Amino acid sequence: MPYHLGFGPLHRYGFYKRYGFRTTQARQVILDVFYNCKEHLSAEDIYLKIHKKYPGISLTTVYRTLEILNRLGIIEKHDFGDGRARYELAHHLCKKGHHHHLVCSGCGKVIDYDDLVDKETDFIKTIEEHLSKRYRFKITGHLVQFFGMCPECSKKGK
Amino acid sequence: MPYHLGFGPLHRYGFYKRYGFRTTQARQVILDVFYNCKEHLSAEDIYLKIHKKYPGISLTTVYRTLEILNRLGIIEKHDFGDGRARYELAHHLCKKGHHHHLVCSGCGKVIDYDDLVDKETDFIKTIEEHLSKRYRFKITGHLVQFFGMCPECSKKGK
DNA sequence: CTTGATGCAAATATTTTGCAGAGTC
DNA sequence: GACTCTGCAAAATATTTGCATCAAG
Repeated sequence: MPYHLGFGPLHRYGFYKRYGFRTTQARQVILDVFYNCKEHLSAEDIYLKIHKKYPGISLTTVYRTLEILNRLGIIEKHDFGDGRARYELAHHLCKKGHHHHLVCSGCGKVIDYDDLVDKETDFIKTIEEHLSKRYRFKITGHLVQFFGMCPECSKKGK
Repeated sequence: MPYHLGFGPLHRYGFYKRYGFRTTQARQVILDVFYNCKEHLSAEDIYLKIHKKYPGISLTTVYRTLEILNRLGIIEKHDFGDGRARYELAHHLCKKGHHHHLVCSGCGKVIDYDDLVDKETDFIKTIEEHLSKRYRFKITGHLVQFFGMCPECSKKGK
């Protein structure tokens, strides 16, 4: 089977067509950023990352694409309290696997921790089951963040 | 002991002076709102709530007061994903006690749940201890939210 | 009377939208 | 060729700031 028809990175764009969106260059490039980056990116981060190579892609398009990817569950939108939304590949697509966030209030640094995954998974499952029964919610997601001061910021007494 | 000198609601304003802020009418009124309200209020909500009775208090002052109260740990700032910050009395001052949030993605409704408190507290404590050791963070807080669709929105297929 | 608090207007910052032209299928 | 996607400019929204004035201590 020719390489370009095989399974691999190329297939990631299939999401767009499958849900009735057209597969444009901008949308491919933006999705690639997520597959090639482990950080939590804001809309502007993404715009700046691709702007040198693709000056034709505007910030507006970045926002519109992020909206689509978020609604399709391909990326997750986070708020770390710095006034701008940040995005990363959804955990089911992400090599990093399921993790939560530890945010430094001093410098804004975010650590993806996946320690005690079993305990976390168990906790989430138990609570989700309980809440969905008790309040008859169809639970679609959760957010667990811890925040505090990283060693560097603690020293500086920020 | 005369009532007005006894322990009670009057003492809540002591926070301001104790931390070097002046106790102004605006600051008293805004803090009262939190003691008299169980909802999660945005800056504008608060402004509108007090505006009829105190038309002299501006939205700017509301923002500035919220900043102070938040930094003193008297109120907690939350983001429920609707683009504006929302505030409520900190859990140690709040009759409602420690609770987390269940947010409906359809209509934005927020349920304060305090079911399974013991399990939650235990979970938080374990993770906090682990993270503070492993990453040498001084943990100051956490955020646990579940989101999904409430029964009404599920029906409407929003 | 000194210093901090406030209102107003204007600035910022992020995200959204209208519309005409370009690109995908 | 139909209909979607895009860039640009402008709007919308939330929050912050400069500054002259006012008020608490």
